[in-house]
Amino acid sequence: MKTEQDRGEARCNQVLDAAADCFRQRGFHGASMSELAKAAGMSVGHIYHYFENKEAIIAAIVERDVAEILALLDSLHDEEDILQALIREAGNNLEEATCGSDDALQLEVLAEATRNPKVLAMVRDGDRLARNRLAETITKGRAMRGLAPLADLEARSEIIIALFEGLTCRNVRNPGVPLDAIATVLRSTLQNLLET
Amino acid sequence: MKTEQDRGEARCNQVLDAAADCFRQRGFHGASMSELAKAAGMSVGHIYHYFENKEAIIAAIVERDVAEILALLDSLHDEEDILQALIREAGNNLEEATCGSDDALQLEVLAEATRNPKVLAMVRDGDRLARNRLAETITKGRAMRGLAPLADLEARSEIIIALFEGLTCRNVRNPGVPLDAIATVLRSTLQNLLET
Amino acid sequence: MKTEQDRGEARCNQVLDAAADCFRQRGFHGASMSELAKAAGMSVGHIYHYFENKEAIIAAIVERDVAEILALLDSLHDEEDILQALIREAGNNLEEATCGSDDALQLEVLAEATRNPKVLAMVRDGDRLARNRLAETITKGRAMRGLAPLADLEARSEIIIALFEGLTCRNVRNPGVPLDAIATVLRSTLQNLLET
Amino acid sequence: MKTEQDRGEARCNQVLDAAADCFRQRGFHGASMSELAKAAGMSVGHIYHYFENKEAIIAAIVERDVAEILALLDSLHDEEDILQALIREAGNNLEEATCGSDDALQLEVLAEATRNPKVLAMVRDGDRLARNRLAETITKGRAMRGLAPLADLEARSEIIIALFEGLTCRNVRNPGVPLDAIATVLRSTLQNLLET
DNA sequence: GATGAATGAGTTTTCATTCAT
DNA sequence: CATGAATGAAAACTCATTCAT
Repeated sequence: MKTEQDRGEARCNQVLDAAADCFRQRGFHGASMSELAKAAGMSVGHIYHYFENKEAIIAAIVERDVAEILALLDSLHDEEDILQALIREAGNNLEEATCGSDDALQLEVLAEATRNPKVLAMVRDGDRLARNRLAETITKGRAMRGLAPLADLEARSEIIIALFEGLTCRNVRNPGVPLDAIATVLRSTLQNLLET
Repeated sequence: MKTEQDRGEARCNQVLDAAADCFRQRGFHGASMSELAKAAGMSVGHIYHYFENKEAIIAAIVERDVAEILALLDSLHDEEDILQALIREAGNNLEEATCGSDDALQLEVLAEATRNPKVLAMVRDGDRLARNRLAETITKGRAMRGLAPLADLEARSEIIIALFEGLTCRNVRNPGVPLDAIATVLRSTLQNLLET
Repeated sequence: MKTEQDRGEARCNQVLDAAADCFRQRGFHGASMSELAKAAGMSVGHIYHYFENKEAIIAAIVERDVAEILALLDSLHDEEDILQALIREAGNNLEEATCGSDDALQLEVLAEATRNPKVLAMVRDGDRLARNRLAETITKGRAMRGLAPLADLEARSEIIIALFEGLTCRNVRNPGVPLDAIATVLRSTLQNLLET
Repeated sequence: MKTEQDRGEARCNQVLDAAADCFRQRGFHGASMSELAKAAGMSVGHIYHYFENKEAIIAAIVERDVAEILALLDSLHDEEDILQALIREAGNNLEEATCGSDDALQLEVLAEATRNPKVLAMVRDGDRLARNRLAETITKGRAMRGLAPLADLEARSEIIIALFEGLTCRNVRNPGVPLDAIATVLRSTLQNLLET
C-alpha cells in the first residue's frame, strides 16, 4: 500500500520533471501533451490519471517553482554572512539563460501569471511568503552585525528582490556578462541596501 | 503614390496596434490570427498582404517593443537631471501590471526570446543599443555635474537596467506597492550607482 | 451578395443533410465529426464555420425534424377528409424503420431529449405547436361534417398523437405488419376518436 | 458452491442496476465504463469478469428491459378486469419521463435497436413474445365476459401496444398531462378495441 | 476474485495559412 | 486592395479494454 502510493507519487514527479523540461524549452502553450507524454515515458492518456488537465500540470509546475524560490531563501536564512550569500546567489544565476535554464521557466511563469488568474494567485501567494522571509533574514543578518532594525525594511526588500529578478531578465537580454565585472557593483549596491 | 505608401504603412500599424493588444491580453501563442484580424478591423487574409506569417507579426511587435525602450532612453538623454528622470520612469511603471499592460508584453517578449532565436537576436541587438545609450547618458549626466568618468560604467549600467527590469517583474508578483514607499530607497540606490 | 448568402445557406444545408444521414445511421453520439465532414463533402474544420459545435448541429437537426412534423400537420389541415388523411399518413410510416429511416431519427431525437435540456425544450415547444394544430384541424374537420365541438378535444388529440408515435415505435419492434391488416382497426379507432 | 454462484449473480445484478441507472441518465454511449464502475461500487477491470465488453452490458440491460415488459404483461394476464388493468398501467407511466425514468431507457433501447442488429433481434424477439401474450390475455378476458374470439386479434393487439408505446413518447414531448383528463378517452378507446 | 495503472486510437475542436473571387 | 471560404494538421482530452499484481 505504502509502496503503491509512493509509486504514484513517483509517477507524478516523473510527469512534472518531464513537463518542466518541455515547458522550459517550448513554453506552456508550445509544449503539447504528447510531447509531455513522450518526455515522461508514458502514454498521453495516463497523464490524465495524475492531472486533471494541462492547466493542472502548469499549476503544479508553478507551485514547484515557487517552492524552489522559498527553499533558496530558507537556505539563505541560515547563512553566516547574508550579504555574501546573496551576492553568491546572484552570481549563480549569471550563466547562459536561454531555453534549458530555470530563468526560462521563471519568465514563462511570470508571463503566464499575466493572463491566468490561477497562476497569478499562486505567484502572488508565493511571493508574499518569499518577501516576508527575506525581510526576516535581513533583520536577522543585521542583528548579527549589531545593526538597528530598519524602518523601511519592506521597501529595501522589494528593491533587493527586484535586483534579483532583474538579473534573471538580464541573463536573457545580455548573457555572459562576467560575474566579477558586476560583482563589485552588486556588492556595493547590496551593502548600501543592507548595511546602512 | 506617396499617399498610397502612407496608407499601406497606416494599415500595417493598424495591424500592429491590434496585435500588441491581443498579444498583451492572450500571449503570442494564445492570440489567434482571426482575433488579430477582428481587432485590426480587417480580414484574416488581408493581414497576409502585410505580414508573411504570424511570426513576422511577432517579430514586428518585438521590434516595436525594443524601439519603445530605446525611445525612452533617448528621452532620458536630454533630461536635465538624469537621476530624477530615472526614478520618475521607474514610478511610471509601478501600476497594476496584468494582462492589459506593457509589462505583460515585455515579459511575453522575454519568454519568447528564450525559445525563438530570431526574437532572441532582436532582443539582444536592441539591448546592446539600449545599454550603450544608457552608458552615454550616464557619462553625460556625470559630466554635467563635474563628476569623473566611471571605470566600471558597463557594470553599473547593467545593474541599473536590472533594477528597472526587476521592477517590471515585481509589478506582477507584488503590484500596488506605493511608489513613495520605495522611491526613497530607489533614489538612494540609484544615487549610489550614478553619483559616487 | 445575394448569391453568396445563398451559397452559405446551401452549404449549411449540405451539412445538415449529411448530418441527418449520419445521425440516422449511427446516432447523435455514434457519428463523428469526420464522418459528417466526409458525408458533407467538406473538411472537418470548415463545418465549424457554419456551426459552433456538434451540439449546434444536433439542435439544427432537431429543429428540422420538428418543422417536418409541423409541415405534415399543416398539410393535413387542408385535406378534404381528415380521418382518411390521418390513416393514410399512419400507413406511410408503416415500412421498415431501421437505420436509414426517419423513424430512427425521431427515436434518436426523443432519446436525446431525455438528457439534453436544450433538445428537450425544442421538442416540447414543437410539440405544443403540433398538438394545437392538430386540435384545430380536428375541430375544422368536425365542423365540415356538421359535428359539435369536442369538450375533451385535448385529450383526444393526445391519444391520437400517441397512436401515431406508437406506430413509429412499433415499426422498430414489429416491422412489416401489413397495413391493410391494421388499417381497419386503425380506422375504427380513429373514427371512434374523431367522429363521435 | 451454491453461495458462490449466488454471489456472482448478485455482483452481476449490482453491475446491471448501476448500468441501468447510468444508461438512463446518460445514454448507452454517453455513460463510460468508469462511471458504471463507480456506480456499481467496483473496479473497472472487475466488471470485465462479468461482462465481456460494454456491448454485453447493453445487451443484458436490453434483455432486462424486455423481460420487464413481459412480466408486466404476465401480471395483466391474471387480472380480473383486463381493460381496467390496462388503463391503470397506462396511467402508471404518465409521470415526468425525463432522464431518470424508465421511459428514458425504453427510448434509448429503441434508438439503439435502430442501429445495433444484436439489440434489434432481442427487441423483436421480446416483442413477439409480448404481443402473443397480450393476444392470449385479450382472448381470455373476452372469454371471461362471454365475448366471441376476435378475427382481427393481431391487429387490435398491435394498436393497443402502439397506444402504450406512444404514451411513453408523449411523456417526453408533453409530460404532466393529467391522467384523469385522458383516462376517459383512453378507456373508451380501449373499450372499442377490446369489447366490441 | 479484485484492483486500477496503463495504453493508444479516437473524439471534438482550433488555427495558421491559402486562394478564388 | 480586400474578403472569407476552405483546408488539414495538430491540439487537448476521453475511453473501452488489458493485464500485472
